[in-house]
Amino acid sequence: MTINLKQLSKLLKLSPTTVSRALADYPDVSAKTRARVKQMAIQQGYQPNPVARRLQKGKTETIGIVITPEQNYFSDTFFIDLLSGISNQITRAGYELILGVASDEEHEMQSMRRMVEGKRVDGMILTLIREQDPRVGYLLDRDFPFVLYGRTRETRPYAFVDMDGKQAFEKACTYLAGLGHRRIALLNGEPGFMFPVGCREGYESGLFLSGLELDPDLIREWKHKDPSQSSYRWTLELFKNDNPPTAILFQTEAVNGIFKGLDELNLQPGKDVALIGYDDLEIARIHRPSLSVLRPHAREAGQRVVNILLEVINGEDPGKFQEIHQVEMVIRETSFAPS
Amino acid sequence: MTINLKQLSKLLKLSPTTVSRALADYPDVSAKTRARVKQMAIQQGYQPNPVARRLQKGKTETIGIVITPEQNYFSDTFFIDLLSGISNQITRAGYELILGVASDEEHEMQSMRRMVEGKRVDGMILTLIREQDPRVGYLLDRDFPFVLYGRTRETRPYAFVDMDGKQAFEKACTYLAGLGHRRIALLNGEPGFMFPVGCREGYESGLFLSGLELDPDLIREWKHKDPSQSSYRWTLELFKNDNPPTAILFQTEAVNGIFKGLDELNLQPGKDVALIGYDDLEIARIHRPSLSVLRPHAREAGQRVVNILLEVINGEDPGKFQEIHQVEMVIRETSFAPS
DNA sequence: CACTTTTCCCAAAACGTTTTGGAAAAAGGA
DNA sequence: TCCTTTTTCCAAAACGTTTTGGGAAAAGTG
Repeated sequence: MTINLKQLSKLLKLSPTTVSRALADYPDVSAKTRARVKQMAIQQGYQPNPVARRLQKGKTETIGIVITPEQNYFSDTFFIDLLSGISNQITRAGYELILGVASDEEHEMQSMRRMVEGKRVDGMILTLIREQDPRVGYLLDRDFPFVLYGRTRETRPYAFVDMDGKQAFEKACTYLAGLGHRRIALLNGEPGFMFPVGCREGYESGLFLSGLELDPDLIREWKHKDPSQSSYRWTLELFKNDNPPTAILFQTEAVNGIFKGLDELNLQPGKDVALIGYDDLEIARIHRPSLSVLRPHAREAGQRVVNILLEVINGEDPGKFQEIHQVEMVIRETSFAPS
Repeated sequence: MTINLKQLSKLLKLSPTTVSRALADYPDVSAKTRARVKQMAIQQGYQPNPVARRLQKGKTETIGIVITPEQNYFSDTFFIDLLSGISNQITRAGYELILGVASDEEHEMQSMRRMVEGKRVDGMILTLIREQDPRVGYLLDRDFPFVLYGRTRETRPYAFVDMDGKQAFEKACTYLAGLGHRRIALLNGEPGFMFPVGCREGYESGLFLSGLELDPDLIREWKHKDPSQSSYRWTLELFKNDNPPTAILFQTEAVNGIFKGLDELNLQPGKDVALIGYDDLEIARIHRPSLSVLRPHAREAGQRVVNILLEVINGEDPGKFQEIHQVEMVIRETSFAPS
């Protein structure tokens, strides 16, 4: 049913060489035959066999990504938006996205090694980056193309696209302080991962810029495996304070636990406690009062990640590509001025 | 760095043929040389180039899946569990999973056609099946291997793995009736998709088995694009009834809207209204009172889908593979006996 | 020993492209 | 006209495997 190059060239009474070159717009085939070839190719529905092309070109035209279920990042639109941007751009380039799903950290590495050492991909995309991330060292060691969505602690240059968590949390913090909040808490993501580091920096810097003291009692960290439970417990904890917070900054993933905790304490979000979450998940829009959020543009970031990766695969210097994207602040109902 | 077959065979002073056959355990190579070859292969870290093998074998060793963001199925553990089972089994078979992300129905078809007609995959996995699903007709027409996670209206035989939504909802319904509920509502998924059809059948059959009348006023349908909003509105609607329900069956995706609606009506889940959701999402375990649910075993289903697809790719008759998996009922706090 | 069978190995072809390195034909220049 | 340049095409090689179809050596058989 599907025709191949040899058959097509026979049909055209031309050599496979010429047909191939005509389709690839080489200048050494006359405009007339090029047109004839292209027309016939369309008419016959010819598409070059990607496997054969890959073998000849020595490229897999494939990009790999490994996700983990613990990656509660999956929770809502955020990750699927990122993935959507990635997939889109990959398709546009004629590439393929292959997906690995790993149950834990070890398995994650294993899945990546299979892709890399098995010559199954030309480049890797990494997400949910840890402060010390063995994947990065591994890929740098063998000079294999990759791009991070996020950052890590690594002195050698590498390509990344990251959200400016620091600026986002700074912005949110100064905003709340500007409204009159003096006791602002941070319910941060799990230590070990890189993203919470920036969040904390932004939080501290926001306090400083607003002339507020840092109170370690107002900083807590929830766990990835169990965002809701741990954030629930920490919320209760926060309000045992003699001088409890009037506002909380956090990652929206943890919102269910916070709501539950506040409910139990008979505190109303947006009335007794101001809230700003990072990530504009569906729940943020749905909930009443609606949740003010920091909104990363995940789709755009995904597209950039791919474009950069393609350049790195093409031999460009990864160190040239280090992008930090701004995060939008969306003010809704949970960020109020205290009376 | 990575060695290929020719180099390996040179190292061993054997022909590439023999090395290839030794590694593939052909009987026409002596045990001694086979051992020698395998040892050297391991020592040198030899892995056959998958692209070359695919070309020769005429197989892509690749399976495709296309997801859509509207697929709120993504919401939580459910879809990632399914994907995890799929990915696992695919890796075990030495295959690859390629992922497409499509923004709408048209784009979804386009993404699939690219995979199929572009000879990029050996088989497709389909999820989120519609009652009339053009993808199924398309694949059947060109005799391309595929397996559905779900079912559709199609007379020609095809392979599928489906959850027994009917039995699940019947079970939940009779359970609630057994507790003494007489007014049981169904907040069902969007029409057009196949899954809600089974849910409704099970609901009706459950009512019948319990000797309850079917009241069309107690059936409502929420929208995929916006599960929370629409279910919120329908919840309010349901209780405008002169004779309001004391229990609701629904897909857990819609739970946020329901909670919100009940809250607004000053009705307590698990006290004034019994709830059983389909899908054991995180929120179901976290929420107080915890949500009784119907729990599909998505991971196992994903594994079965792949195993079946591999058989179909291998030429087995798809009609032989039609599996309906049982769904577990997990009783927690929201299913109570009315006073 | 002569013949047959079994064991063990390999050269060559094939998978479907793209690229390399010409070569024939046409056009241009004197 | 003859030589050079440009245009247009193509045969062959290459990518790295697996499979096909033997064939030589070793082992068995009488």
